[in-house]
Amino acid sequence: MQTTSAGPYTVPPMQSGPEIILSERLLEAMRHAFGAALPPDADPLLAVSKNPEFGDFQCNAAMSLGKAMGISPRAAAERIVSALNIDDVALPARIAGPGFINLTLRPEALASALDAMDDGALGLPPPPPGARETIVVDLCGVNLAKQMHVGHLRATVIGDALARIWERLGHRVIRQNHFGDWGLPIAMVTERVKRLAEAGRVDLDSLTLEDLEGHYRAAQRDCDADERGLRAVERFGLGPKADAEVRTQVEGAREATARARQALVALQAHEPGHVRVWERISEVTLAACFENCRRLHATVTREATAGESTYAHELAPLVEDLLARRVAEVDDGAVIVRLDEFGIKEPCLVRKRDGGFLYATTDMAGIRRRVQGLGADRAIYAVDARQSLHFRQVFAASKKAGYARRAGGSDATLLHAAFGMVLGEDGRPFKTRSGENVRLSDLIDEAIARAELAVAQKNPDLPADERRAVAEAVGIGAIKYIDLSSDRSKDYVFSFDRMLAFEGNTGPYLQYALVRVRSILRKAHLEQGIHEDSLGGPGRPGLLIAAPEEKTLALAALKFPATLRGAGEACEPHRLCAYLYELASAFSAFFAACPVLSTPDERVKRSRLRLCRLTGRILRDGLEALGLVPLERM
RNA sequence: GCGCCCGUAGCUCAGCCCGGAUAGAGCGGCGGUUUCCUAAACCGCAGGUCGCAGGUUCGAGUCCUGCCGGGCGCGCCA
Repeated sequence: MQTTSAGPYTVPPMQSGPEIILSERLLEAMRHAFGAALPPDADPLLAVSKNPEFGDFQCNAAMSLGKAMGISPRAAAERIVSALNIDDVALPARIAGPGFINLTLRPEALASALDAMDDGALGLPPPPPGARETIVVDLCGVNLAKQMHVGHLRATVIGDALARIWERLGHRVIRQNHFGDWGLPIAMVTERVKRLAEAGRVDLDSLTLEDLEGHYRAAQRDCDADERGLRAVERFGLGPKADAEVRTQVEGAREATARARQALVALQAHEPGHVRVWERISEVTLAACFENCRRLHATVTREATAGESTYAHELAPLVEDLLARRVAEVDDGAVIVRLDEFGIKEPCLVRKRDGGFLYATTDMAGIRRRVQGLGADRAIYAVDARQSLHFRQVFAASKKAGYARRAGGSDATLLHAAFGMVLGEDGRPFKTRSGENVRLSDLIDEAIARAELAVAQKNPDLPADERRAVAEAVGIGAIKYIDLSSDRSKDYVFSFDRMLAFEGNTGPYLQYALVRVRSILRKAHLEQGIHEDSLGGPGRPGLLIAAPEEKTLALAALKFPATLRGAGEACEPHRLCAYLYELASAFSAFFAACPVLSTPDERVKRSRLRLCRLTGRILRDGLEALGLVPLERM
C-alpha cells in the first residue's frame, strides 16, 4: 500500500560529502571514456566498500557497462580509470575482481569533507522555502474510557519518532492524535456512567480511568448478549430452565443496547446531560493519555488531539457529496465506493444499510481535513499493520473523491506507516499471565524500576535525584528503542532483559556512548581549560585523520545526513537506529584505541576532541530525532 | 477461496526498495584487554543449505514464478 502518489518535491539523492564528488568524477570519466556510446542513464553505482581492504568506496558500473559496450568488464574498468581525475581527493584507483573500481579517500579529503559537515546543521540545513512540506502524522490513537496498552506504545513511539525526524529535516509537522471518542460503545459507557451518577453510585469528580475501564467492560457485557446461545437453546431444546435463563439475558442485553442507542442519539443532539458526562469521561481518559505520553517523552498534546466526534457532523454531507458526484453508489442498501481502478477488489463501505457511518467514513473525512484543512503534503499514519486493507481502501477512495487533492492540483502523499505486533518472549501476543492487555503505565513503571536498579549498581556515586532522572531516561529509552530499532512492519519480541541489558543495539548503549563523549569534553574543559566552543567556529583546530579507528569514525559521521533523510523519506526510524549504533560502535572502538586527553601532541589532541564533539552532536541529534533523552552522565 | 506481511547463526535482529567481491551485528559459548578520558566498554575465536524448487543474469539473501511453513486481514464493529 505504502506511497500511493509522489509528492511534488523529491528529497535530494542519498549522497553526501565525498560520495557526491566521487560520483561526479566517475560519471565524467565514463562520459570521457565512452563518449556518445554511454547510455544516457549510466550511473557510477558508487557504494561504500564492505571490506576495508577494498578501500573506502567502490564503483560497480564497469561490469554492466562492459556488457552493454561489448567489451570485457575489466577493459571497461580500465578505460574508466584511465579517464578518471580524482587525484585531489583519492589515492589512485585500483581495479579488482571482475571489474570493481576501488577508491580510497586521501586522509585530508576525508578531513575536509568532515570539516564541511561540522557546521551548525550537521549537513542538514533546512530545505528552501519552496521545498518545505507540511507533514501530518497520525499517532497514539487512544480510545475513550480505555487504558493505553502495548498497541498504543507502538503507535505513539513510532509516530512521535517520525514526527521528530521530519521536524529535524526542517519540515512543518502537525501531529494528530485520532481519539476514539464516538460511536455506540462510547454511548454505552456514557449511558451507564450517567445512570450510576444520577443514582449517586458514581462520583463524576473523582472518576478514574480504572473506574471507567470497569464501566466500559460492564456496559459492553450488558449489551453483549448471547444471541448465539439463544439460538442453540432453541435448536437443541436444552429445557425450559436454560431457555428462560438465556432469554432473560438476551432481553436484558437488547434493552441495554436500546438505551445505548438512545444515549448516542442524545449525544448527537448535544443533549447537555449526556454531553457533560461524556466530556468528563473524555477528560479523564485524555489526562491519563497525556501523562503516559509525557512520561514516554512523546509529544502528544490536547491541541494535537482530534476526536472522532469532531468529524461526526461531516459524515452525512460527505456521503451525500460522494453520491451526488457518483463517486459512491448504493449497493444492497449500503453506500460503497468501488475501487477496482486502484486494483482493490473490496469496495470501501461508507454508510451502512441502517444509515450509520463507519470508520472508513470518518477516516475519509480525516484525510480531507489533513490535506485540505491542515495543508498536508504528506499524511502519515502510524497504525497497526492489520489495518492495511482499510488504509488502502480509504486512501484510494479519498483520491477518487478528490479529498487528497492539494491546492496545487496534485494528490498529497498518503502513507500507512504500518507496524507489527508486540510479542511476549513465548512468541505469542504480549499479554499478562492472566491474558489481559499489559497496561502501558505498568510497562513504563517496570522499565524505570529495572533501570534504577542497574544505575544504582553501575554508578553508586550518582546523587539520588539524578539517579532517578537517569533511570527514567534509560528505562524509557530502552522501551522506545527496542520498538524503533527493528523494521516497523514486523512483529517484535518484547524483553526487559534484552532491552535493558545495555549491550548491543540498545538505547542505553547509545546514551552511554554520548555520556563517554560528554565526559571527555567535560574533562577537557575542567582539567585542561579547553572549552568546547573553541572546537567549532572560525578558529577551530584542524582535523587529522590517521588511525584506522579515526577513519572508521569519520566515515561513519559523514553518513549522518543521508541516513536521516532516508529514514524520513521511507518513514523507517530503524534506519536511524542502525546508523547511530554503527556510529556509537565506531566511537567506542576509537575511545578504546585512541587516547584523547593524554595525547602529548597538541594538534592530535585537538583533532580528536573535535571528533568527540562532532560524534556527540550527531548522537544527541539522532537520539532526539528518535525521541530518546540524551544524558550528560549515567 | 482471495489478498497482505513474514521466513537469514542456538536466540534476537540488520542487509532486500536500487542485484556485485569471503552474508553482518548483538545475546549466549570460548579466550583476551583496565597504572589511562564512565569496562554499561573494547579486541579475538567458534557458529549460517539466507524456508524449498525453478527462472532471469557475467553475478541472486536481494529481481520473477511456483510451492512449503507461520501470522494477519477480507463491505454493514472500530
